[in-house]
Amino acid sequence: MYMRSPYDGHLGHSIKRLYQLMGQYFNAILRPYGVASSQWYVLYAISQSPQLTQKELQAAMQVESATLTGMIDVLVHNGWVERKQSAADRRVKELRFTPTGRELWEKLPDPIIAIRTQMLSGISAEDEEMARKILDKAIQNFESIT
Amino acid sequence: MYMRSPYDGHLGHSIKRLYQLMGQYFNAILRPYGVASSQWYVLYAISQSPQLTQKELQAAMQVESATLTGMIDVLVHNGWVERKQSAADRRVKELRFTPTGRELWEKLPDPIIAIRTQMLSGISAEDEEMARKILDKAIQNFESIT
DNA sequence: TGACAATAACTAGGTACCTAGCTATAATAT
DNA sequence: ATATTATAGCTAGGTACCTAGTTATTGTCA
Repeated sequence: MYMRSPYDGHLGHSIKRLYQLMGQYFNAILRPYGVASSQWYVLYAISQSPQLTQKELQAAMQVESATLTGMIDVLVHNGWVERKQSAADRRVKELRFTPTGRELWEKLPDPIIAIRTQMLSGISAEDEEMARKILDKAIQNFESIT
Repeated sequence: MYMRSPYDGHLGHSIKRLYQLMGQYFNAILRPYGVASSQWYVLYAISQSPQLTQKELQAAMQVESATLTGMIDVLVHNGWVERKQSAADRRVKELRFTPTGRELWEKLPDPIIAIRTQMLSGISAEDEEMARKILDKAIQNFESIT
């Protein structure tokens, strides 16, 4: 009864599956804190850069502005992040922790370390590097279309 | 102004980015036909296996049953697919093309071929195989948790 | 300076996934 | 024969993305 997926045995199939599993693992780690994976990214970015603008965040996360709007809405609604109009350019919104948000951030585990430990076990640094180079070539093949 | 993502330089970062780009390319190919990427998978699976059940589809696509329910709802609503209770086991639903659905399917391009051509240009079959093996090891590392 | 282009963020609507918990049916095990 | 367990699919609600088009502001240049 097993049916082959059309991607089976192709690189794209493995990419898709691994992406899916990474996301699930990432979320499982953060679930006890009520934080979702992309929310973690945003909090991380804010922790790295005070007065972060949505434009900067968009460049860092490589998503569309519309995607960020909704994500940040949730963080604001949860009382973790403050969205403030920039004084210098009134189109721009700056993002900052609220006190609650900073407190939360300081309690959170680093899911990146956990995920790497889990997924790279039995894979050498050389193998990781090799795979990464091949994937980055594929990424370039797409990005060069624009 | 460039900010490093915490994933930068790690395999997970490349996986995520490539997954994103693959999906966008896949959808761009099918957009003229009004078909989305996962809808294409379902149509493909039906074309391969008459009287396909949702359970079988779930195994092939490796998603939760709840995910399929909604996807198939759309296909049924578009008039491409028929969902019929199985005579043998009344819990089971079987999926089939409607005449319109079959007609559509026969007109669709194969996005898998297109996507492979685009993303694998300049990557040898050996490199693809190597990368795939490493990723599949990572996939196993996650799947073995269960 | 006043029209026009560029930019930052937003709304609307859609896809593709998830978890948690439900219903209906079938299989099994006393 | 009945009680339990397992299975197939569903609902509800949430995250993480997208495209297309809008609004408000800023920058440019004729």
